[in-house]
Parts: sequence; structure tokens; C-alpha cells
Amino acid sequence: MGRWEPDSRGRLEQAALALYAERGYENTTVAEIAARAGLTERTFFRHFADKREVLFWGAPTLEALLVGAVETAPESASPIDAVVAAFEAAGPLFQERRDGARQRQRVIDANAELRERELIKLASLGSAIAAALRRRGVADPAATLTAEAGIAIFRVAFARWVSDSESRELAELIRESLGDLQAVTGGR
Amino acid sequence: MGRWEPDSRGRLEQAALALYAERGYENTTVAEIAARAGLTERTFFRHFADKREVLFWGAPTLEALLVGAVETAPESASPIDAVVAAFEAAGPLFQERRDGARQRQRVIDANAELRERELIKLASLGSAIAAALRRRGVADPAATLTAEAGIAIFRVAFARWVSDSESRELAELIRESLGDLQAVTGGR
DNA sequence: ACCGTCATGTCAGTGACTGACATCAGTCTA
DNA sequence: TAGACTGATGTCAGTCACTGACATGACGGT
Repeated sequence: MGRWEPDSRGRLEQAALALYAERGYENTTVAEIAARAGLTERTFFRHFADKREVLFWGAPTLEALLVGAVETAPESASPIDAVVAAFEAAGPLFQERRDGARQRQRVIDANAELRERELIKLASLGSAIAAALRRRGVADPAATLTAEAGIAIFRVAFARWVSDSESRELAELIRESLGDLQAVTGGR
Repeated sequence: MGRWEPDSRGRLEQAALALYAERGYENTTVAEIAARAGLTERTFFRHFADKREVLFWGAPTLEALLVGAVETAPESASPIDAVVAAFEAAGPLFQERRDGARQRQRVIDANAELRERELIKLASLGSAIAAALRRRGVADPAATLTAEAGIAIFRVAFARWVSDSESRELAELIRESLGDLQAVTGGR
């Protein structure tokens, strides 16, 4: 056995999510999270940049997945289709752990600071997707707007997917939201 | 003469913007802002909820303006046109103090925490616009998506307007961005 | 003259986050 | 195999955002 229990990072993450869910983000101190994980506050901040980041460290993975999907979409695909297809491809990533995703979302929705962090992660996602589109030869502002549209579509679809009354596949809801957006913007 | 110099709030705001611009948001303490305004730290927090809010207190005014414009748009206007027209109507509000708006934007763009706050303000704007659309009889998810699309259009137009190389009217850039979005999403 | 209000000041406290340095099991190297 | 090296963790002191409780004193009204 090593000097320390393994997977401190994972323990910190679980402890944080549990405490945020139990008593709310604001009523949880980092010292408490660390204690539940059998570690100290200082160690928490060595693994996560701040108290919120523990809920968002997966974002770069999602971003890489989406960027890859946009870049490798068939040349014939229109920009918006490439983006929407990328989000559809990410569907299973969420579908796998639906319950965890829901709990996490409930925690985020309950706190303004966490919503802020979620928004900047989505914005970063948007920038990365726009950059991938530019690499496909899409000019600006089309690239930026397409990425933003993709994000809006995803947000709407994800909200529906998380809500209790729905049990449909995320990918299906995404495609449906694309249709809604097209109907709404009027288009050319 | 009153017991105190008048307009503490305005002095705090000016001091904050000046210091954030001079030495950056992170390198400015609230105590320094208060001192420059001839007040104490505690008074700063009586006027502004936190260190960032001093740059964003105008948001509710803009929100009210946009909501009003959406609600009073001609019945014949499509949802997206009502929203875009509302943003166009807000154009002069920015045009009046172009230099101040630019400095503020430079400060915000230079700091991640401030960008977070900007994003949540825009999201709140989006929710308010979506609610106004619903009052016009637009159903969801169309209302939400239209509002989001409007925000995306505004963001792109505003970024162009702020950038040095442009000197066109904000309203003109907004209308142009609508066309770009329509071209990009394909639409029906 | 008196009283209540209200913007501000004062002060003590909590909690997020940081930098500097200590510890020590496991590993590598002479 | 002794000793140096590494890397994750602990310890500690410090800064700063933010809050609650209470004090102050000019002003306006009675």
C-alpha cells in the first residue's frame, strides 16, 4: 500500500458533489469537503483551481470530443449539420450516467456562481467549435454564429432531457431543437 | 453642504473603472477603490453586491428597455424581428458613450471572472426576452430559442462595433448579423 | 429642543485561495 | 546498499472578498 489512499482527486470530487447536493454549495466549506475525503484544504486546491471547478473538470474532455467530431464530419456536411452531429455524437456520454448528470445539474441550477461557471464553460466550448469550423473553411461571422446556434440548441435539448417528464434520447431532442431553431429564425 | 460629498455611488463606480483599467481587476482591492472615492470598503459593499457588480449595475435598465420594446412591437412582427428590433432600439444607448463602453469592455475582456459575470447578465437578458415573447403568445421552445438567437446576434454585432476597425452604427451591424445567422442556420 | 432616519464608519469575524517550507514512502543511482 | 531525488501531501501564515453588529452624527420633521 502506498503512503496515501489512492485517487485523492476522485474522492474529493465525490465528497464535493455529495455535500453540495446535501446542504447546498454555499453552505459547504472546502475544509469540509477535504475532511470527508480524508485530506486537507490545501490538497483540494492542488487538484482543483477553485471550489467550483470540481464540478466542471470534465469540460475539456467534452470540448475535445466535439472539436474532433466537427473536424472529421464529412466535407459535404453544412456547418450547422457538422455542429449538430457533433453534439449528437456526445449524447451517449451523458446518457451513460443520466442520474449523476441530473444531480450535478440540480446543484448547478441551485446556485448563481455555479451557473456563471457553467456559462463560461459553454462559451469556451463555443469558441473551440467556431475555431474548428474555421479550420473547415467556414469564414467569420458564420463560424461564430453557427457555433453559438449549436450551443443554444444543445442547451435547450439538454434542459428538456434533464427534466423529469422526458425520457427520450438526448440526440433525438437535439435534432428536434435544430428544427425549432430553423423554424424560428426564419432563414433564407 | 451635506455631511458627505454627494454621489458616493458614482464616485465608487468611476474609481473602480479607472483602477481596473490602470492596473487590472485582479490587482485592485476594494479598499483601494473605496479610498480613491474617499469612502470605506464597507460602504462599497453597501452600494454594490460584489467587486464585479460595479461594472454591471446598468444591466437591469437595458433589460427593461429591451423587454418593453419586445412587448410593444407591432403584432404583425415575427418573434425574431421583434427581438432584433428591440436590440436595434437599444443601439443609441451604447452609441452615446462609445468610449466608455469600449474601456469597460476592454476591462471585462481582460478578466475571466468579469467575463463570467457578463455571460450571466446576458443569460438573464435572454430569459427576460423569452418571457416577453411568451407574453406575445410565442410558445416554447420557440421563445427561448428566439431569445438566444437574438443574444447571439447582439454579441457578434457588439464585438464588431467595439473593435477598432469599425465605425458603423450598432443598429446596422445588428441587422447585418441577423442576415448572417439566417444564412448560416439554413432555415425552412 | 427633541427624535427618528439614513448614509456612513468601525470592528471583528468567516472562508476562499496562495506561497513557502516540511515530511516521507517509493525510486533511482553511484 | 547508502544516499540523493521525486512527488503527493501536510502545516502554517498571510491576503482579501464579503458580512453582521453596533456606533456616529447631520438632517428633516414635530
